[in-house]
Amino acid sequence: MSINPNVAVVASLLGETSRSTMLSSLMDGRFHTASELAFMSAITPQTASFHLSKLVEGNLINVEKHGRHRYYQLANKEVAHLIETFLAISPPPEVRSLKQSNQVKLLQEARTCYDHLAGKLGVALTNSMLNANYLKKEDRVFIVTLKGEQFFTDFGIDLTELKRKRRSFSHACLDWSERHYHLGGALGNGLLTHFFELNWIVHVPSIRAVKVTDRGREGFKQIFNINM
Amino acid sequence: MSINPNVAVVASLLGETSRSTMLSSLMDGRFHTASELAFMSAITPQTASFHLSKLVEGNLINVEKHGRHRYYQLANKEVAHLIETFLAISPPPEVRSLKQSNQVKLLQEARTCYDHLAGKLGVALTNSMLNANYLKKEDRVFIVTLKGEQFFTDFGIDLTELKRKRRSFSHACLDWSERHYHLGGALGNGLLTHFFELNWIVHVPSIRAVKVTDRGREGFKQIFNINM
DNA sequence: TCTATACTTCAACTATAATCGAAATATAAA
DNA sequence: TTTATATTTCGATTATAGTTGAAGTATAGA
Repeated sequence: MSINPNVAVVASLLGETSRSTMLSSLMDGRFHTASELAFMSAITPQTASFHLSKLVEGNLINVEKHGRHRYYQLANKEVAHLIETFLAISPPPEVRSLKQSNQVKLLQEARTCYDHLAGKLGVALTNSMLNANYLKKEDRVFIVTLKGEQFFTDFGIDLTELKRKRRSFSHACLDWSERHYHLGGALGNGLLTHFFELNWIVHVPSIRAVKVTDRGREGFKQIFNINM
Repeated sequence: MSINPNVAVVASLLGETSRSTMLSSLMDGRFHTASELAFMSAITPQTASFHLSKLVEGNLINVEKHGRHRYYQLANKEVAHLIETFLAISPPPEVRSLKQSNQVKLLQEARTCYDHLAGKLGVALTNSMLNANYLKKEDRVFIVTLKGEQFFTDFGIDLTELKRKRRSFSHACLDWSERHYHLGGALGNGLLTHFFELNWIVHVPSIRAVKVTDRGREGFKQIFNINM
């Protein structure tokens, strides 16, 4: 006689290692095919198919058919937020192989969290903008100061455009590896997109880590006073 | 080879109906004994004991021994936040009995969410304070205006005392029944406590609903312009 | 048309988690 | 000390979810 909305239904979808690994893989905000997801969670395509259909049925992910491929994506940012909440509370994974420990290091260094920047780089960037008085932290959001408005505009980011989007503008997202807040929301996404455009960062294949390019190293130093 | 902190470990604890029911019951922020929790989730004491020890081991709840009773409590507000995030995303429960549907109605009307007010009353209260310009919503937090500071002080709430507490001061908490934000954090807790002190609301036994007293009906009308 | 690839469906197997009766422990009260 | 209550531990049962091999469907390309 559960009185509450059925928490267990959704939680049991996340409570299985293969499925949670797939969802974590989708946290980079990009599309992935069924076979990619099967490989990442080390199960056969049959098993992946079984799990993916459960996740679709539970409205945690979406599918798009393109030819013989099926592209999967997180259903919405509520789901991403739910998973990130978990990451902040869950025990760290046991490290088994050298490769894995390197991947963990890469992810800790810099990664995407749904659609904005996280990891050491994400936190350093956020702190840098706080120090420079571009942002002010107010509980669970960051407020853009007057100085900040000038800065973002100069840096090539259209704030009015971002504010029009029907989503959180600048919320503080808790970082599971750094245990610090970093900038999320439309503004966080705007910055991430701009860093890709400027070629300051590139994707690391198969995991959601990003790598800082030489140009990026220079840029982050000059504009944000961050030494990589 | 999961690279991320192990989401599945925590999620699988929540992914079982008896356990999630217990955790939902603990969302009223109060202590409950093992037998109470067993009764609420309609399982035998043996089974409850089994589940509770798993939840303690997983750091989702705490125990305190007092005589032959064991008092359980949510471990921290991160756990409460996680569960509320779930409630916002999970499908609504199937209604089976008249009693249950009445309980759902009571919960929708007014309930505690961890340690602050939620449900229709919680949302109405928050909206009232927004309309009166005591609060201003900024993304995921509420900011207390100058007018608001005056109001809260006059109403008998010590803001400086609340701000000293090492917790979020006034975050916006998404309401699963109303699908609207209501006031949480230390300020939300301060208000709830004060309503109890003023005898405006009383606990409804065995569920986390609260009932508005006659005095409360008058008070909410006069001070917050809310008709119950 | 034929072949390779991406993915799903079906059926069978296996492992494991939830459940509860019975018995044990621990405390409170009489 | 005895009795009642709260809770845990143990052992056995049952149900179910995850897994994969085999076979089928759908699409792309030669």
